[in-house]
Amino acid sequence: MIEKNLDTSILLSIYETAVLLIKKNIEFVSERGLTNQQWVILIHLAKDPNLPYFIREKHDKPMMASELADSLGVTRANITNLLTVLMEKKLLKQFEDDQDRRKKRLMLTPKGEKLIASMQSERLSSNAAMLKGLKNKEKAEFLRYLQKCTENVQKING
Amino acid sequence: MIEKNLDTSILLSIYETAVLLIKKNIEFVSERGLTNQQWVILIHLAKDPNLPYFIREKHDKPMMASELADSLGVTRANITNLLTVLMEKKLLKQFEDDQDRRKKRLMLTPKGEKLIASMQSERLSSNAAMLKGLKNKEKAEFLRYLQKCTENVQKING
DNA sequence: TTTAATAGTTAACCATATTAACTATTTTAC
DNA sequence: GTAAAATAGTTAATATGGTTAACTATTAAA
Repeated sequence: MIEKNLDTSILLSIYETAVLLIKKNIEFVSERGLTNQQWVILIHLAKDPNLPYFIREKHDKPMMASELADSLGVTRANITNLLTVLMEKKLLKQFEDDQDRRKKRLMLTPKGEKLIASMQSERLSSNAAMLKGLKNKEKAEFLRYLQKCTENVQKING
Repeated sequence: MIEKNLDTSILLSIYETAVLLIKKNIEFVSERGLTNQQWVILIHLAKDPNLPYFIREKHDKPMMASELADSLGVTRANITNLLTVLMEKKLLKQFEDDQDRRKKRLMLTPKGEKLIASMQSERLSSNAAMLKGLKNKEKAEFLRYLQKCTENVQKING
């Protein structure tokens, strides 16, 4: 007999909420011909300051594939495939780093910039709707709790 | 230029946290020869009262495949495949509903019960570690915020 | 200056889930 | 009461999304 436990309820709830959010986002981005992962890459290249990866560490130079792999939690090989598709769509381009010739830097094309910009207002209103009923102070706490949890998990994983 | 926005930061943080939690859980359950989805089915059949599905609605009768599909957010066909594997592993069994012969009810075998019971103490301590540093009152708020968010998303999706 | 690490790519493959068509049964609507 | 629709589950084919392992090229470390 499994007992009621607050920690467990929270973690299962994070899991369920994320499943729903991803489903909702797939609907949103597929209307623009994107997969969820493609879209996540594009908002990284658009330097969305709300991404946990950018909240944790400031980032000056254009991103590399390996940094995307790190932020998305997938392999570099997978990123290569995703980037290939996005370059075929002319949404981003790669250029070589002049300091280190192993590295390739990524940036949005004007077409990519426009696409992301055109999605932004619907994205914002949709996001607001998902957090409707929470006060600003509560939202700030919510974010802090999530960040604490992420930090704990990362600490455990080493 | 994408601006800082609290709603967006929260939703991206939920997404990232869930990715990390799932990775952590895959490690945990794969040591017992389970996939993440197989394990989620097993805790449903073990009637884990921390599952959002059970928090929302009381459940008396043994579960059906279609209810699992609903709770997990996947198709019934997918559940059929997952159940086949779990029955091959002798972790659960199916029996026909005597009221409605379309339905099949699911329950853990003694082996399935034992497996889940044997995982419970490590699961609890791992969950506690992931929420370390939050007070009980904060955890209660955290859960409420997540539930509010889930409710909003479900309302939007219809 | 050899060795190890980093960055990226490619090809083969695997896991997971979906769609569509099907059977069986029960419910709804006329 | 019966025809039509809905529900539950299964199957086969397929799509998707990702991984692993082997490779090249380049740079950093010993």
